[in-house]
Amino acid sequence: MKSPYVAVAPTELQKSTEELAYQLLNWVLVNETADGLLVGRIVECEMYQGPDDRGAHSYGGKPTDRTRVMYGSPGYAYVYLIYGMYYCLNVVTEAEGVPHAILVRALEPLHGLDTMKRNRMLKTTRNTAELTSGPGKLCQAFGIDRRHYGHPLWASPLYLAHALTPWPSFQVARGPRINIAYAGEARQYPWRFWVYNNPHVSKPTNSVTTLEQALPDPFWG
DNA sequence: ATATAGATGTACT
DNA sequence: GTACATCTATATT
Repeated sequence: MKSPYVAVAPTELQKSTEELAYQLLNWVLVNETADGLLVGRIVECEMYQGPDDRGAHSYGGKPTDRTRVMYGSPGYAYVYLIYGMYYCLNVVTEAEGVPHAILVRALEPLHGLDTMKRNRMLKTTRNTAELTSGPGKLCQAFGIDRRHYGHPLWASPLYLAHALTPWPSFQVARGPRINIAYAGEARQYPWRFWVYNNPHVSKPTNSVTTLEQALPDPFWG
């Protein structure tokens, strides 16, 4: 499948978890499927930093069948099943042995909206803002499931890529992560990042800890 | 607008 | 057995 998008280089995925979380908001997610090219701008993500982060699946530091990929090299997909029905996509970060990852929580759909709608099978048809405004929604829209577990996210068919042109300047909001009530102190860490005022964010009204101007993607010079 | 229940498979954080 | 990095359908302000 032909795609005008330039996949990121593996070396671009070797930044620290925090740097990469910021960087993701400059990038897009691409899936080259049999039903066409699916593309969305990443507008929301959360970082999980085991083994000390009580919110992380890697809390405690003991690899399991599910979490093993988090302990490997950066840039691979950690995909897991949640509530028996939905998948969530993470980008593994940091060197081997450091089980960090970034959960991709929302996208702004750019190409392949018709396929996304079909994949989502909504009874009540609503606006496109609901196509990929959540970690389970975006995986369903993009056809991401356990087959993508361990997939290198710089390679076809599923990869991170640079935008075709730089985004207009935007602000990055940071705040507490969603739905980790069990995580004790860690629940308040401002480890959620999103494009401020973007309509495709999953929980736009959640509290903002900091707001700052986005750094441009170094890719554009 | 907000609130609630229910679906469903896997890990036990 | 229980909790889960979720979402939808239905019901009520």
